[in-house]
Amino acid sequence: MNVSTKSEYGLRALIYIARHSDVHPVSAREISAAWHVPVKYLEQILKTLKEAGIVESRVGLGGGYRLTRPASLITAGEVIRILDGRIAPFSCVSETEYVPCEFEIDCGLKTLWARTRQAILSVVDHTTIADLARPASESAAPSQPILLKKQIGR
Amino acid sequence: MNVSTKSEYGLRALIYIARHSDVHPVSAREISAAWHVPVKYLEQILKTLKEAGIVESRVGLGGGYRLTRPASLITAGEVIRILDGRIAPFSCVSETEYVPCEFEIDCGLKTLWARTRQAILSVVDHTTIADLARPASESAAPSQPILLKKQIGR
DNA sequence: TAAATTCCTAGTAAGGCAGTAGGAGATGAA
DNA sequence: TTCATCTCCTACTGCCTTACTAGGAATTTA
Repeated sequence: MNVSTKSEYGLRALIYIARHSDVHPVSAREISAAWHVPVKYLEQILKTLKEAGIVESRVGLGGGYRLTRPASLITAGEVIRILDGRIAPFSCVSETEYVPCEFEIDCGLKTLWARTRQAILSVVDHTTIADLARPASESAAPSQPILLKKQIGR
Repeated sequence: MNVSTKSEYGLRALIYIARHSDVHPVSAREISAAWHVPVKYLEQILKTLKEAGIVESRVGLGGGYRLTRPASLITAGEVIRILDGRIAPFSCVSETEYVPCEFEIDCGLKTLWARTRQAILSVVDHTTIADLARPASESAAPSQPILLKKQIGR
Protein backbone atom coordinates (compact mmCIF):
# COMPACT_ATOMS: atom_id res chain seq x y z
CA MET A 1 0.00 0.00 0.00
CA ASN A 2 2.03 2.88 -1.20
CA VAL A 3 1.86 6.00 -3.29
CA SER A 4 4.98 6.70 -5.33
CA THR A 5 6.91 9.94 -5.34
CA LYS A 6 5.67 10.46 -8.88
CA SER A 7 2.11 10.91 -7.69
CA GLU A 8 3.28 12.93 -4.71
CA TYR A 9 5.41 15.26 -6.84
CA GLY A 10 2.84 15.39 -9.61
CA LEU A 11 0.07 16.42 -7.26
CA ARG A 12 2.30 18.97 -5.56
CA ALA A 13 3.21 20.39 -8.96
CA LEU A 14 -0.44 20.71 -9.91
CA ILE A 15 -1.23 22.36 -6.59
CA TYR A 16 1.54 24.87 -7.21
CA ILE A 17 0.38 25.53 -10.76
CA ALA A 18 -3.20 25.98 -9.59
CA ARG A 19 -2.03 28.54 -7.06
CA HIS A 20 0.42 30.48 -9.21
CA SER A 21 -0.38 30.34 -12.90
CA ASP A 22 -2.81 33.26 -12.99
CA VAL A 23 -0.36 35.72 -14.52
CA HIS A 24 2.13 33.61 -16.41
CA PRO A 25 2.79 29.89 -16.79
CA VAL A 26 4.83 28.22 -14.08
CA SER A 27 8.21 26.70 -14.91
CA ALA A 28 9.44 23.35 -13.67
CA ARG A 29 12.36 25.08 -12.02
CA GLU A 30 10.03 27.27 -9.98
CA ILE A 31 8.00 24.30 -8.75
CA SER A 32 11.16 22.37 -8.09
CA ALA A 33 12.53 25.15 -5.91
CA ALA A 34 9.27 25.52 -4.02
CA TRP A 35 8.80 21.86 -3.20
CA HIS A 36 12.40 20.62 -3.22
CA VAL A 37 11.92 18.20 -6.10
CA PRO A 38 14.68 17.39 -8.61
CA VAL A 39 14.03 19.49 -11.74
CA LYS A 40 14.82 16.84 -14.30
CA TYR A 41 12.61 14.32 -12.57
CA LEU A 42 9.82 16.86 -12.37
CA GLU A 43 10.14 17.61 -16.08
CA GLN A 44 9.43 13.96 -16.83
CA ILE A 45 6.42 13.95 -14.57
CA LEU A 46 5.05 17.12 -16.12
CA LYS A 47 5.61 15.69 -19.57
CA THR A 48 3.47 12.67 -18.63
CA LEU A 49 0.84 15.01 -17.25
CA LYS A 50 0.93 16.96 -20.46
CA GLU A 51 0.51 13.87 -22.62
CA ALA A 52 -2.47 12.95 -20.48
CA GLY A 53 -4.02 16.34 -21.14
CA ILE A 54 -3.87 17.65 -17.60
CA VAL A 55 -1.48 20.51 -18.30
CA GLU A 56 -0.42 22.47 -21.35
CA SER A 57 3.02 23.96 -21.84
CA ARG A 58 4.87 26.80 -23.50
CA VAL A 59 8.51 26.44 -24.48
CA GLY A 60 11.14 29.12 -24.16
CA LEU A 61 11.86 32.07 -21.94
CA GLY A 62 8.85 32.90 -19.82
CA GLY A 63 7.36 29.54 -20.70
CA GLY A 64 6.06 26.88 -18.36
CA TYR A 65 2.94 24.95 -17.51
CA ARG A 66 -0.74 25.73 -17.06
CA LEU A 67 -3.74 23.57 -16.25
CA THR A 68 -5.93 22.76 -19.22
CA ARG A 69 -9.02 22.63 -17.02
CA PRO A 70 -10.17 24.39 -13.88
CA ALA A 71 -8.48 22.81 -10.84
CA SER A 72 -11.90 21.86 -9.55
CA LEU A 73 -12.30 19.47 -12.48
CA ILE A 74 -9.09 17.54 -11.92
CA THR A 75 -9.32 14.80 -9.31
CA ALA A 76 -6.47 13.34 -7.34
CA GLY A 77 -7.55 9.89 -8.47
CA GLU A 78 -7.12 10.84 -12.10
CA VAL A 79 -3.59 12.09 -11.46
CA ILE A 80 -2.61 9.02 -9.46
CA ARG A 81 -3.90 6.75 -12.22
CA ILE A 82 -1.85 8.62 -14.80
CA LEU A 83 1.38 8.60 -12.80
CA ASP A 84 1.13 5.43 -10.73
CA GLY A 85 -1.17 3.25 -12.77
CA ARG A 86 -3.88 1.16 -11.20
CA ILE A 87 -5.33 2.34 -7.90
CA ALA A 88 -7.08 -0.90 -6.96
CA PRO A 89 -5.07 -2.93 -4.45
CA PHE A 90 -5.27 -5.99 -6.65
CA SER A 91 -5.79 -6.40 -10.37
CA CYS A 92 -8.68 -8.81 -9.90
CA VAL A 93 -10.77 -5.83 -8.80
CA SER A 94 -9.33 -3.19 -11.11
CA GLU A 95 -11.53 -1.39 -13.60
CA THR A 96 -8.60 -0.13 -15.63
CA GLU A 97 -6.33 -3.18 -15.51
CA TYR A 98 -8.58 -6.12 -14.73
CA VAL A 99 -6.86 -9.50 -14.62
CA PRO A 100 -9.00 -12.45 -13.52
CA CYS A 101 -7.90 -14.84 -10.80
CA GLU A 102 -8.31 -18.59 -10.82
CA PHE A 103 -9.90 -18.64 -7.38
CA GLU A 104 -12.52 -15.97 -7.84
CA ILE A 105 -15.43 -18.32 -7.20
CA ASP A 106 -14.52 -19.14 -3.64
CA CYS A 107 -12.11 -16.34 -2.81
CA GLY A 108 -13.42 -14.13 -0.05
CA LEU A 109 -10.50 -11.86 -0.73
CA LYS A 110 -11.96 -10.52 -3.92
CA THR A 111 -14.75 -8.94 -1.94
CA LEU A 112 -12.24 -7.51 0.49
CA TRP A 113 -10.12 -5.97 -2.24
CA ALA A 114 -13.19 -4.65 -4.00
CA ARG A 115 -14.38 -2.92 -0.86
CA THR A 116 -10.93 -1.54 -0.23
CA ARG A 117 -10.76 -0.18 -3.74
CA GLN A 118 -14.16 1.47 -3.39
CA ALA A 119 -13.09 3.03 -0.12
CA ILE A 120 -9.98 4.48 -1.72
CA LEU A 121 -11.87 5.73 -4.76
CA SER A 122 -14.49 7.37 -2.57
CA VAL A 123 -11.70 9.62 -1.36
CA VAL A 124 -9.33 10.18 -4.27
CA ASP A 125 -11.99 10.50 -6.95
CA HIS A 126 -13.83 13.11 -4.92
CA THR A 127 -10.89 15.28 -4.02
CA THR A 128 -9.86 17.83 -6.62
CA ILE A 129 -6.73 19.86 -7.17
CA ALA A 130 -8.79 22.88 -6.15
CA ASP A 131 -9.48 21.24 -2.78
CA LEU A 132 -5.80 20.51 -2.32
CA ALA A 133 -4.66 23.94 -3.44
CA ARG A 134 -6.58 25.67 -0.68
CA PRO A 135 -4.38 26.77 2.24
CA ALA A 136 -3.97 24.00 4.80
CA SER A 137 -5.63 26.21 7.40
CA GLU A 138 -8.89 25.75 5.54
CA SER A 139 -8.38 22.03 6.08
CA ALA A 140 -8.63 21.08 2.41
CA ALA A 141 -12.12 19.70 2.66
CA PRO A 142 -13.32 18.17 -0.57
CA SER A 143 -15.97 20.00 -2.56
CA GLN A 144 -18.32 17.03 -2.45
CA PRO A 145 -18.82 15.40 0.91
CA ILE A 146 -16.97 12.12 1.01
CA LEU A 147 -18.64 8.97 2.13
CA LEU A 148 -16.97 8.30 5.43
CA LYS A 149 -19.24 9.01 8.32
CA LYS A 150 -16.66 9.26 11.04
CA GLN A 151 -12.97 8.81 11.58
CA ILE A 152 -11.78 5.57 13.09
CA GLY A 153 -8.76 5.24 15.32
CA ARG A 154 -5.59 3.28 14.62
CA MET B 1 -1.32 1.09 -4.38
CA ASN B 2 -0.69 -2.57 -4.18
CA VAL B 3 -1.02 -5.56 -1.93
CA SER B 4 1.84 -8.02 -2.14
CA THR B 5 1.50 -11.73 -2.71
CA LYS B 6 2.65 -12.20 0.85
CA SER B 7 -0.54 -10.67 2.20
CA GLU B 8 -2.59 -12.42 -0.42
CA TYR B 9 -1.05 -15.83 0.33
CA GLY B 10 -1.04 -15.20 4.07
CA LEU B 11 -4.72 -14.34 4.13
CA ARG B 12 -5.57 -17.29 1.92
CA ALA B 13 -3.61 -19.56 4.24
CA LEU B 14 -5.49 -18.25 7.26
CA ILE B 15 -8.79 -18.70 5.48
CA TYR B 16 -7.87 -22.29 4.72
CA ILE B 17 -6.76 -22.94 8.28
CA ALA B 18 -9.95 -21.41 9.65
CA ARG B 19 -11.97 -23.70 7.44
CA HIS B 20 -10.06 -26.93 7.97
CA SER B 21 -8.24 -27.09 11.28
CA ASP B 22 -11.09 -28.46 13.36
CA VAL B 23 -9.81 -32.02 13.50
CA HIS B 24 -6.06 -31.73 13.04
CA PRO B 25 -3.63 -28.92 12.27
CA VAL B 26 -3.20 -27.97 8.64
CA SER B 27 0.16 -28.42 6.93
CA ALA B 28 1.80 -25.93 4.61
CA ARG B 29 1.80 -28.54 1.88
CA GLU B 30 -1.94 -28.94 2.13
CA ILE B 31 -2.58 -25.20 1.88
CA SER B 32 -0.08 -24.93 -0.90
CA ALA B 33 -1.88 -27.60 -2.93
CA ALA B 34 -5.26 -26.02 -2.32
CA TRP B 35 -4.30 -22.47 -3.33
CA HIS B 36 -1.43 -23.14 -5.74
CA VAL B 37 1.17 -21.34 -3.66
CA PRO B 38 4.84 -22.44 -3.54
CA VAL B 39 5.33 -24.48 -0.36
CA LYS B 40 8.67 -23.03 0.64
CA TYR B 41 7.42 -19.51 0.21
CA LEU B 42 4.33 -20.31 2.22
CA GLU B 43 6.46 -21.76 5.01
CA GLN B 44 8.21 -18.42 5.36
CA ILE B 45 4.93 -16.57 5.46
CA LEU B 46 3.50 -18.91 8.08
CA LYS B 47 6.63 -18.55 10.11
CA THR B 48 6.17 -14.77 10.16
CA LEU B 49 2.55 -15.27 11.11
CA LYS B 50 3.62 -17.58 13.90
CA GLU B 51 6.16 -15.10 15.25
CA ALA B 52 3.41 -12.49 15.25
CA GLY B 53 1.21 -14.76 17.32
CA ILE B 54 -1.49 -15.36 14.72
CA VAL B 55 -0.91 -19.07 14.33
CA GLU B 56 0.69 -21.81 16.40
CA SER B 57 2.42 -24.81 14.95
CA ARG B 58 3.28 -28.41 15.62
CA VAL B 59 6.33 -30.05 14.08
CA GLY B 60 6.53 -33.57 12.74
CA LEU B 61 4.23 -36.05 11.13
CA GLY B 62 0.63 -34.92 11.45
CA GLY B 63 1.84 -31.50 12.43
CA GLY B 64 0.83 -28.17 10.94
CA TYR B 65 -0.75 -24.87 11.84
CA ARG B 66 -3.70 -23.70 13.88
CA LEU B 67 -5.07 -20.27 14.68
CA THR B 68 -4.26 -19.05 18.18
CA ARG B 69 -7.48 -17.07 18.33
CA PRO B 70 -10.98 -17.47 16.89
CA ALA B 71 -11.00 -16.36 13.25
CA SER B 72 -13.49 -13.67 14.15
CA LEU B 73 -10.81 -11.97 16.24
CA ILE B 74 -8.18 -11.73 13.51
CA THR B 75 -8.61 -8.80 11.14
CA ALA B 76 -7.31 -8.56 7.60
CA GLY B 77 -5.64 -5.29 8.53
CA GLU B 78 -3.61 -6.95 11.23
CA VAL B 79 -2.39 -9.61 8.82
CA ILE B 80 -1.51 -7.10 6.11
CA ARG B 81 0.45 -5.02 8.61
CA ILE B 82 2.42 -8.06 9.69
CA LEU B 83 3.25 -9.25 6.19
CA ASP B 84 3.37 -6.04 4.17
CA GLY B 85 4.19 -3.42 6.74
CA ARG B 86 2.49 -0.06 6.83
CA ILE B 87 -0.98 0.21 5.37
CA ALA B 88 -1.12 3.99 5.12
CA PRO B 89 -0.40 5.23 1.60
CA PHE B 90 2.29 7.57 2.88
CA SER B 91 4.42 7.50 5.98
CA CYS B 92 3.46 11.04 6.97
CA VAL B 93 0.04 9.66 7.92
CA SER B 94 1.09 6.31 9.30
CA GLU B 95 0.36 5.34 12.87
CA THR B 96 2.84 2.49 12.87
CA GLU B 97 5.68 4.03 10.83
CA TYR B 98 5.19 7.79 11.09
CA VAL B 99 7.82 9.90 9.36
CA PRO B 100 7.22 13.66 9.32
CA CYS B 101 7.39 15.67 6.12
CA GLU B 102 8.96 19.08 5.74
CA PHE B 103 5.89 20.54 4.04
CA GLU B 104 3.22 19.41 6.44
CA ILE B 105 2.11 22.91 7.30
CA ASP B 106 0.93 23.84 3.85
CA CYS B 107 0.61 20.44 2.25
CA GLY B 108 -2.97 19.67 1.29
CA LEU B 109 -1.80 16.19 0.45
CA LYS B 110 -1.42 15.17 4.05
CA THR B 111 -5.15 15.51 4.50
CA LEU B 112 -5.74 13.51 1.34
CA TRP B 113 -3.47 10.68 2.43
CA ALA B 114 -4.97 10.70 5.91
CA ARG B 115 -8.47 10.36 4.52
CA THR B 116 -7.35 7.62 2.16
CA ARG B 117 -5.76 5.76 5.02
CA GLN B 118 -8.90 6.01 7.12
CA ALA B 119 -10.96 4.75 4.21
CA ILE B 120 -8.70 1.72 3.81
CA LEU B 121 -8.65 1.01 7.52
CA SER B 122 -12.42 1.25 7.76
CA VAL B 123 -12.48 -1.80 5.51
CA VAL B 124 -9.48 -3.93 6.41
CA ASP B 125 -9.67 -3.40 10.16
CA HIS B 126 -13.32 -4.40 10.19
CA THR B 127 -13.07 -7.51 8.10
CA THR B 128 -12.05 -10.66 9.93
CA ILE B 129 -10.73 -14.01 8.81
CA ALA B 130 -14.10 -15.43 9.82
CA ASP B 131 -15.79 -13.09 7.35
CA LEU B 132 -13.40 -14.13 4.62
CA ALA B 133 -13.65 -17.83 5.41
CA ARG B 134 -17.35 -17.91 4.77
CA PRO B 135 -18.26 -19.40 1.38
CA ALA B 136 -18.26 -16.77 -1.34
CA SER B 137 -21.95 -17.43 -1.94
CA GLU B 138 -22.65 -15.79 1.40
CA SER B 139 -20.87 -12.75 -0.02
CA ALA B 140 -18.30 -12.44 2.75
CA ALA B 141 -20.03 -9.58 4.47
CA PRO B 142 -18.06 -8.20 7.41
CA SER B 143 -19.40 -8.81 10.86
CA GLN B 144 -19.57 -5.11 11.65
CA PRO B 145 -21.19 -2.92 9.00
CA ILE B 146 -18.52 -0.98 7.17
CA LEU B 147 -18.79 2.72 6.73
CA LEU B 148 -19.36 3.10 3.02
CA LYS B 149 -22.91 4.12 2.30
CA LYS B 150 -23.01 3.14 -1.34
CA GLN B 151 -20.77 1.88 -4.06
CA ILE B 152 -19.37 4.32 -6.54
CA GLY B 153 -18.68 3.52 -10.15
CA ARG B 154 -15.32 3.59 -11.94
C1' DT C 1 13.68 -46.51 10.86
C1' DA C 2 11.12 -43.85 7.56
C1' DA C 3 8.13 -40.36 6.28
C1' DA C 4 6.25 -36.09 7.09
C1' DT C 5 6.50 -31.86 8.99
C1' DT C 6 8.22 -27.28 10.79
C1' DC C 7 12.32 -24.41 11.36
C1' DC C 8 16.34 -21.79 9.72
C1' DT C 9 19.43 -19.43 6.63
C1' DA C 10 21.11 -18.10 2.29
C1' DG C 11 20.90 -16.92 -2.34
C1' DT C 12 19.00 -14.90 -6.61
C1' DA C 13 16.67 -13.19 -10.86
C1' DA C 14 13.78 -9.72 -12.42
C1' DG C 15 11.62 -5.55 -12.20
C1' DG C 16 10.40 -1.11 -10.51
C1' DC C 17 11.52 3.19 -8.32
C1' DA C 18 13.89 7.37 -8.12
C1' DG C 19 16.42 9.61 -9.97
C1' DT C 20 20.92 11.48 -13.08
C1' DA C 21 22.87 13.00 -17.55
C1' DG C 22 23.23 15.36 -21.69
C1' DG C 23 21.74 17.60 -24.95
C1' DA C 24 18.25 19.55 -29.02
C1' DG C 25 15.10 22.89 -30.17
C1' DA C 26 11.92 27.01 -29.11
C1' DT C 27 11.27 31.59 -27.36
C1' DG C 28 11.72 36.20 -25.54
C1' DA C 29 14.70 40.02 -23.84
C1' DA C 30 18.91 42.85 -24.24
C1' DT D 1 21.84 38.55 -33.02
C1' DT D 2 23.13 36.67 -29.07
C1' DC D 3 22.13 34.76 -24.72
C1' DA D 4 19.60 32.95 -21.00
C1' DT D 5 15.66 30.38 -20.05
C1' DC D 6 12.49 27.16 -21.05
C1' DT D 7 10.41 22.53 -22.61
C1' DC D 8 11.24 18.22 -24.96
C1' DC D 9 13.48 13.74 -25.70
C1' DT D 10 16.15 9.66 -24.82
C1' DA D 11 19.20 6.94 -22.41
C1' DC D 12 21.32 5.21 -18.43
C1' DT D 13 22.02 3.71 -13.56
C1' DG D 14 22.16 2.34 -8.71
C1' DC D 15 19.45 0.53 -5.29
C1' DC D 16 15.82 -1.80 -3.26
C1' DT D 17 11.94 -4.85 -3.09
C1' DT D 18 9.44 -8.71 -4.51
C1' DA D 19 8.85 -13.36 -5.18
C1' DC D 20 10.55 -16.75 -5.05
C1' DT D 21 14.31 -21.19 -5.02
C1' DA D 22 17.55 -24.23 -2.43
C1' DG D 23 19.23 -27.12 0.99
C1' DG D 24 19.25 -28.93 4.88
C1' DA D 25 18.55 -29.45 10.43
C1' DA D 26 15.53 -30.72 14.00
C1' DT D 27 11.18 -32.82 15.53
C1' DT D 28 7.48 -36.00 15.74
C1' DT D 29 4.51 -39.98 14.74
C1' DA D 30 3.57 -44.59 12.65
